[in-house]
This record gives sequence, C-alpha cells and structure tokens, in this order.
Amino acid sequence: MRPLPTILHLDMDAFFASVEQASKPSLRGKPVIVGGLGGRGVVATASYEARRFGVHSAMAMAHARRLCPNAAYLVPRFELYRQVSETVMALLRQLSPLVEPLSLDEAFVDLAAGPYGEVLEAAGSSAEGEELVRALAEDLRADILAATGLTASVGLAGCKLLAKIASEEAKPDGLVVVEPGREREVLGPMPVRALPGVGPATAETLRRAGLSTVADVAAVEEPELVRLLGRAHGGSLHAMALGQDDRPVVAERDAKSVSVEDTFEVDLVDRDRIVRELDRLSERCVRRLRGAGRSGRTVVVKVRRFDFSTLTRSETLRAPTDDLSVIAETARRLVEPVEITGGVRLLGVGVSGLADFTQEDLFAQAARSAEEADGPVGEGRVREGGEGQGGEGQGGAGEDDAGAEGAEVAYGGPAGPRAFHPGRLTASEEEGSPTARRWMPGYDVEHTEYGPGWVQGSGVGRVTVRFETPGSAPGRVRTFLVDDPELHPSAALPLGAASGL
DNA sequence: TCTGGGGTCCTAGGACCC
DNA sequence: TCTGGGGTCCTAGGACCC
Repeated sequence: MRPLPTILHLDMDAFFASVEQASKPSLRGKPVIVGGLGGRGVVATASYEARRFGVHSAMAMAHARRLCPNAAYLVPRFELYRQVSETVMALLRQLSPLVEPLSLDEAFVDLAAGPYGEVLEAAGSSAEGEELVRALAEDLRADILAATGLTASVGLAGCKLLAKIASEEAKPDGLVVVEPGREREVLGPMPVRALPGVGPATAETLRRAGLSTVADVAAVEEPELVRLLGRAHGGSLHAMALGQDDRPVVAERDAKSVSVEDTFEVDLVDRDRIVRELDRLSERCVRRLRGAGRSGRTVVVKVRRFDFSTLTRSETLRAPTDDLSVIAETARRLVEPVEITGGVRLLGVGVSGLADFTQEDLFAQAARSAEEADGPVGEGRVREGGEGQGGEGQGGAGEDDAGAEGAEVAYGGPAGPRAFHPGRLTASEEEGSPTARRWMPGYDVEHTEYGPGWVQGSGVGRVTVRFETPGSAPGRVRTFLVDDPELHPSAALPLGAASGL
C-alpha cells in the first residue's frame, strides 16, 4: 500500500448535461435532460437541477417528462463531448503519463508515476506530502473549470477502489481524500451497492444472506462469498470489502469488440425489413471496425424481441476480417433461424476477437502461406460439413440464395468494399423526415442575419432557434420556417477558455 | 412508466486434444 | 474395458458499468 493517496479518480459532474449548459447560457441553473427523445428513449444524463425532480440516468424518457415537464430535452452531441473529454484528458496527462480513461467523463491517474512522483516519494506519508497531493487535485479542478467551464469531482486514495468511491462522495464539484490505512473505516458503513461490480442481482443475493453493508461482507470468510457469488466475483468482493486492491493504473487498453445496435420506434415484424436493417448495422459496424484499423474473427448478432427477451448468436470465422460482405452475410445467416413472431424491437451486429492486422495484411499472409505450404490453411480447424462456412462456395447454396443476391445489390460487389453510402440515414434517423432531422433539439445552427444559435424545438413546419453562444449572455428566441434559406446547421462552438468565457 | 447504446468480464457446457 | 483429468476453444447468456 502506498504511503500517500496518489491514485486519483476524476469524474465530471453530470457531464453531458453540464456541457450543454456550458454551451447554452440560457440553460444554466435550469433542469436539462440529455438522452434519446423518441418514444423508447432513456435519460443519458440529467443536470442536478433535473435530479431534484427525481430524474436520473437510464430512466425512460417518458417518465422523465412526467416528472419534469419544464426541463430542456436535448439529444446527445457526442462529437462535442469527445472534444471536451480530450481537453480534460490532456490536462490529466500533464499530471502523469499513467492515465486510464474509463469513459468520456471518467479516468484514473497515477500521480506517483508523473513529474511530481519524486517529490511525493521524498515527502513520504508526511502531512506536507498529503497537502501537496491535495493541492495538485485542486489545481486540476481549477484548470478543468478554466479550460471547459465545467466542474469535476476528484477522489484521492492509495488504491483505485477507494479513489473511485471518494470521487463519488465528493460529488458535485468536490474533492475527497482517503488517507491510506483508513480504507476499512471508510468502507465499513457503506451499503454493498457502493462497491463497483455490485449491482441489483449481487446486492439481492447478499441481502438474502443477511449482508447489507460492506462491514457485513468483510466479516464473512472468502469461501462463503465464493459459494454465494462464484469464484471470480466472490473473491474480488472479499478483497474489496477488506479494502485490498492492488490493481495498477493502466494507460493503454485495446478494445476487444466493436458493436452497433438500434432500437426501433416500432417493432419490426417483416423478415425483409429485418434483413435490410441488419445490413445497415453491418455497414456501420464495419465502418467503425475499419476506422479503428482492426479486424475480427467472431461475428455476433443480437435480437431483442417485443417482450424484451434478448438473445445473441455468434459465429467464429477461420481468420479475422473487416470485409463488409463477409460480416453482413454471416449476420444474415445467424438471424435466419431466429424466431421473430411477435416482433423485434432491437437488432445489433458486433465483431469480437479483434486482431490488429487489416484485410490487406491478411491477403498478403494468405498468399505467403499458400506459396510455402501449397495446401489448405489451418486445415485442422475447418468445421465439418462445410455448411455455410465458405459463403458462396458449394454449401448452403439453396438456403442462402436470396441472401447472397441481396448482398450483391447492396454492396456493389467486391470492387468497392469501402463505398458504403457514407451519407445514408440510419434506421432511427429514417423515422423523421430529412428536414426534421436537420433541426434536432440542441443542435447548433447559424442564421445569416441573426448569427449562431441552437435549435430549441421544431414541428409543424417551424423551427425555433435561441440565439446565444457559450460566451454570450442568454439569448432570445426566434421562429422560422423549417426550409428558411437563411438558416443552416453548423458545427458546435468550443467551450471555456477558447470561447472567452 | 416499460426499459438506449457501447462496452467489459465471468460462467457453464460441449467439443476436442493430450 | 473402464476410467481420468486438464487445457483450450467455441457458443450463449448474464451481470455490471458509464
């Protein structure tokens, strides 16, 4: 255990909602709710003003509207959130090269591995050492506020577990330090749900065993917890309850899977429509896969039925691929036998078993091994029966006819594997008309006469715009026809220092 | 009041190999 | 003839996190 609390956990306060408030002056101090605005949307983030009405993350949007009808309801703008996140992560990297992002708004930092590491080591467990760590964290919070206009909460402790719990305690806009040695004292009175990894199911299992606080769990022998929760979970819970956590901060972690999914406004009942949506999802998945320069061996499809029952089907290919036709046809083959009576509310396509090499490398590799071995590659691992494995080969020709044909039409053959309709609308985007789509609530626009603003709402041929920018005073609202030639969508404006805030 | 989208890790059973 | 145990891969599902 470290003598000083040099593991830092940073968590931005109500991140998406706070970014929206920072970029839209009229929303500051008001309830703001960011999430899916369709009939099946859920809340991604609610501002603290909205939380007072009982609105919270993952709540159905319809429920939130009933609890807080006067909030501003906005669609997430991930591009902007990513930009802001990068600004914040850059500030963290000034403290240490060991920065482990957990999401756009959260990260661990190992201060001992950074430029202040030596000074901290020299200070030992002294009071000055702790003051120094505290000062670093307060400076960081001030820097983040200056650069982005956003508040962040910070936890400092001798291990990740306590640093994360401390930042949660610090919310909003605070700093909490857990001195090494005080772990069990701090954890003991907390409900088991405070421990990361303990969700509703685990909490219920523990409750039935009469364990409700961390101290209760700490009093139980490890074998008993393993019996209750399984080997891995029981073991880690035992360690956590005792405040034992020696997991290092790890800077780079490669993604292990890539997936995309869509929930439809209305359940799909038609096979052909399902196949078309699946093709679109395959395109999006491949675009992301290639964007990351990866390829994968296992194709996974996900189907959520009308009654919310969810199933996955997967197939592992002989070699990694990023080829759209291979992935799309595998996905089609996988959903084919799935029972869809009653309707499908969600479809997903994913790829796992990721490799770093790209298709080009693979071709080169295959050509090489063909020359060297002059025989089938990986013979021993080819599945028996040859059913469907090779695609258009001999197997499954009868069953897969329609699929293979459709694939030809949709992807224009092997000549242009990267030409998958970049501007095309996704399934959910198709729900509204293209004009409606341009005026999504929260999106930035520019009017040739009135300047920059954002869409407050639209409907019945009109769009309402509030003219203000991150650095301006709260602005006023004007209404236009949706096809007003003076009004254009525009890029998000930067926050904080860059905007002169 | 019905429940998003993107991930991670774990478990369990069967196949297959040694 | 019966009986073995361990390791790895694959598939499916589930819990959990933000």
